[in-house]
Amino acid sequence: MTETQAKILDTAERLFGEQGYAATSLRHIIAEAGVNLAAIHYHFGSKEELLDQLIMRRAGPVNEERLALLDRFEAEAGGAPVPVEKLLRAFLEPPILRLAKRPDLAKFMGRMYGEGLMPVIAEKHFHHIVTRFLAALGRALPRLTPLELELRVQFMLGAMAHTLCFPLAQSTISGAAIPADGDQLLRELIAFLSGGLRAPAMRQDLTEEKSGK
Amino acid sequence: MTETQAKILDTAERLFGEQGYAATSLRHIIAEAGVNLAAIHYHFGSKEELLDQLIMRRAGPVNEERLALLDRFEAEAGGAPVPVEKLLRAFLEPPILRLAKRPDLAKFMGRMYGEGLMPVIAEKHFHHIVTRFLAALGRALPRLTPLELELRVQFMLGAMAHTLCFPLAQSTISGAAIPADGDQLLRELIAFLSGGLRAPAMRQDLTEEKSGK
DNA sequence: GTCTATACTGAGATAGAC
DNA sequence: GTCTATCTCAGTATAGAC
Repeated sequence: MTETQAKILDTAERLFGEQGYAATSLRHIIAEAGVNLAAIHYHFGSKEELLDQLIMRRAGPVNEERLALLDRFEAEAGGAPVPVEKLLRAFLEPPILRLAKRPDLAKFMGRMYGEGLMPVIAEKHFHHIVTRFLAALGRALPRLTPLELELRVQFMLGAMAHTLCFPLAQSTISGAAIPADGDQLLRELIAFLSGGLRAPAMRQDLTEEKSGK
Repeated sequence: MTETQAKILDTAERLFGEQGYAATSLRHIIAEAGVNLAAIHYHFGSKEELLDQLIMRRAGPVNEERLALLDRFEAEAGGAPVPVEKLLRAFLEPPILRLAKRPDLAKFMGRMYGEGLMPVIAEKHFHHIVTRFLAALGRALPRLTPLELELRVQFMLGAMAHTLCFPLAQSTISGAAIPADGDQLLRELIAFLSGGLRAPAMRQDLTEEKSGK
């Protein structure tokens, strides 16, 4: 990697975090990085591919650690299903502990989420991880139908994405600051999600006890 | 409201849903609506304020119905806390049943969420609703500390936002279509969220049963 | 192989005529 | 109220210098 590439990546990551992706022009990046406009397109092809490179160098180690934890827990279980709490920990601990120590990266992620770039990022960089955990969760929760499992994993991903990108930086409800304590957040998230994933299916109709409508 | 304003709003809502907010130029809107470019800025001020008007005319009735349901449940409870499931239903039923019947609006919301416009939209149009439900949930879940409650409501909002805007339109994991059955989705979401909200707090350290790190 | 200078297309916004 | 013409700035593409 040339010095020009490194300067572009570092400057872009900082400016995207500070101002957002859409609000940061390539001209602003090259001005602060001290490089030429066309250098971005020469090295990265486009603004979007530049973002991809940024995500990859941060998400890669996270996903490797997730799979390593999952491998370890599956080895320890020796063929039996890995408990839900351990699966959640393998999935959540690597990103949460990293982001708790790097508020700037949490803000960067929050910006990307807030600008709606997470879905496409997730598809590119996290889909294979989710697929692997979905299978493990299916073994841990055999009483759920495939549809119920898929829905609940969707709920889980929504809660996680929202949490990883936002509350670490700021609360969006009461305005009171949520302490950026990674360990506590991890415990709370695992408690909530395991409660939700294990909840009995509510297969009866809701309208039974209604007073009419 | 003039005919010009109505044509702009209807065309913009359709095009934003079909192509996304950022990808839809004002020039495209005025071409399909048969009005002049400057008319948008005259009537709405900017592209962003045009979006605000679109959100307001859809979110207004939803929020009114949420508060009406909450009022009814609180009256039925007669001073006692409203059960979590009923609070979740009051919060979730109005948007879910509407979006299940209007896939085009679900796609519009999904686009807005996917482009990261939901946080700013939520702050403007939904904050007072969340505050009211947060208080009611606090009464229903007295064993949670204020911080635990706030965190869990954040998890809930993440799961809900992700769900309302996405699975109604398409699955993002396995590729298998998730049936756009509003009643079933509502039941599953309430089951998951009530399980999560009621889950016992996990206040001990996670590392106890680790095999070392 | 790297990088610079410059031009191209299309976006949102605005001033002023009607 | 509405429209024409124009402004500024964005991302992108290319030609050519080192």
